[in-house]
Amino acid sequence: MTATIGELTLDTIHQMDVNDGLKDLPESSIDLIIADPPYGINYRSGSRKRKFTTIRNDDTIMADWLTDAHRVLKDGGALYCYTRWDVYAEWYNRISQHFTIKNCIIWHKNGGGMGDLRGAYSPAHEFLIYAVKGRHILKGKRISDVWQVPRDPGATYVHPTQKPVKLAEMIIEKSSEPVDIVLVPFCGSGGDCVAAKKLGRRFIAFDVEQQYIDAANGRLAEAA
Amino acid sequence: MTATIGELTLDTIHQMDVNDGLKDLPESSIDLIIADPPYGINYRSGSRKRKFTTIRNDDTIMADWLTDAHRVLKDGGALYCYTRWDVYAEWYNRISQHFTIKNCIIWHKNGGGMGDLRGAYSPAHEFLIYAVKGRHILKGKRISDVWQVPRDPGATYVHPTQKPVKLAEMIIEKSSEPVDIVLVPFCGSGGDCVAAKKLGRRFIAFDVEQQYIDAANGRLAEAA
DNA sequence: ATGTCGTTTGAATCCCGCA
DNA sequence: CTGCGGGATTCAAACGACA
Repeated sequence: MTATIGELTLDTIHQMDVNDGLKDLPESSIDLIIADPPYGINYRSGSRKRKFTTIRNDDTIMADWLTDAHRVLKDGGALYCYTRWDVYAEWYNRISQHFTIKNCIIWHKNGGGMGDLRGAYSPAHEFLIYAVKGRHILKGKRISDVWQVPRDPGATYVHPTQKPVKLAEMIIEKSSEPVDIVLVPFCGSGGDCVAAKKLGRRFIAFDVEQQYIDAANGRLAEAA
Repeated sequence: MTATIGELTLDTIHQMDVNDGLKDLPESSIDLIIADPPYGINYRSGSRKRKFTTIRNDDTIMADWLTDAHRVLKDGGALYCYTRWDVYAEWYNRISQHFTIKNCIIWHKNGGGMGDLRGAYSPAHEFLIYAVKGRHILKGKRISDVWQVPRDPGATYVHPTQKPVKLAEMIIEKSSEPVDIVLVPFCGSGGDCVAAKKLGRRFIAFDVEQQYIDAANGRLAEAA
């Protein structure tokens, strides 16, 4: 027998658009949401050998899902949403329409990025907006809002904007308990699901691209 | 003989409102601007022993000065403006109306802050928006957009929101050359002026509070 | 120099009383 | 009931004193 919420099986990556997927989830059924949406900047992997195609739905800020995300999240639950300094203003405004934003966590990654080599500083961070519905208490001892976590080695990337599993582990440990249900609206490389599995949480994930779902399922199988 | 630009003497902290002060400066007369405006958050110095009064003009986002700041800055000059994650969206939008924003630098400070001790992460960073007029080239070797610099020890504070001189030194070295003129619209503790003086730049600074001007002049004299 | 322990502090936020 | 204002509070990192 497989556990489900609404119509959807748990611990599964569903090949669905977020907006459709969220419609199938009941109100207040989710403990934690970890979202790594398309940043809305038409991202193209900058590496020489164009390993990936352009990300779908990445030309405009896509934030409709936030309404349903708020609905399905339990009172006292948390939302973590990755973003970047140049689109932060948009995301900040949209998220704060539904949630209470508590922190902007800095993911301080090692190494540098490319970009304008002479007229800009080397990009070494991304943002992680931490927001809550009602009152959410963080577990364990108090930690700072700057997280130094190295990137995954480039060769191991299965997705162009892959985040380290370590980040997802930190989020899950601070903001959920075992057996809690973690919603992953944009599954991508599946790192959030891997972390949930490792830490004994259940998850429900969505992605539209079958190739990434396959890659993520591969990583989940390895983590078993 | 004292050097001046417009009606104002150089290497001096003028007891003036920024908007009035900037009116006295000619177009394209400034090489670099370092701004630490009131964030618009009604900050009350949170320490036990209320050493400082509240900050003037901190009840609203005050951004009129940006228009004149753009006018007085040379083409190819840079603006650095401190802000914080919860008002960043406002400042980002206003600055980008006049300048091209190139980076959001993270000042990663040591220690933590107070705040919501159980429901939020410990605040350990502030933002520094780096923006340009035209094409600005950073000097020296490429560095990252995360700057780890310890705070000044609290006991040495002469202003409630004092920034380390080290930060100003980094800004000045990356974005100006000797003898260049640095504009400091909100002088505060005078750290930016001290850095300019140490590095052989000239400066022109404004502040409305005579007590902070006196304190800043004290620090300048020490740095001599 | 290295280690332990006690003290201090932070661009807070919560929460209560009062208007 | 909402809005404002001031006091109380809390933790980990940094610092200083001392062994």
